Amino acid sequence: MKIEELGKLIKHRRKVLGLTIRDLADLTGMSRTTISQIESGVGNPTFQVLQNIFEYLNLEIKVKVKKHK
Amino acid sequence: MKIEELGKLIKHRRKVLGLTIRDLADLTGMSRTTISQIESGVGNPTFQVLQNIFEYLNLEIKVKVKKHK
DNA sequence: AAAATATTACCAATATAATGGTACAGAGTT
DNA sequence: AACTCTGTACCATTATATTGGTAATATTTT
Repeated sequence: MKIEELGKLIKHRRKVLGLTIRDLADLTGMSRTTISQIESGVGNPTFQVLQNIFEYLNLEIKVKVKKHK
Repeated sequence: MKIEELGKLIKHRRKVLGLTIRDLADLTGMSRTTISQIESGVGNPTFQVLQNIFEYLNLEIKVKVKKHK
């Protein structure tokens, strides 16, 4: 999963929940800039930042071993 | 998934593949310190760093909507 | 159309992740 | 015992993520 996909996923999930970037920024206590950059595929967020966002978007990170094809 | 679990997972996966921290550092081009801190649950790695490590450990990140319980 | 709202662009300042070196501790080897 | 390999501790430096402000640009609403 590339950072661009991750951004799109977050953006989509945020809209599904009817939240604005400002709403999410207020909920998470992070800046609008950071969230906006992540959604745009710019930026390189830290794990904690992602965890923080995911908590309020009801998302979770999973790590899996790639299947050999 | 918390950062501590992620660290343990990476460490376990690295050992399964028979790699030392130095090996993984050489493969990824990152410093031993960074990798060691991630595995120890210290530190807060960026997405790109995780992506880089995962590539050589044959791991992948997945994001899922949490099931409501 | 205008007006209100939402998002991005831009930028300087701050916080902190990442680096690369050395030193230290532990385990295994000879 | 010393020696080798591995991983962690420590530290200063560099790189960059994050912040918070304003301005500019969509986008929606009336």
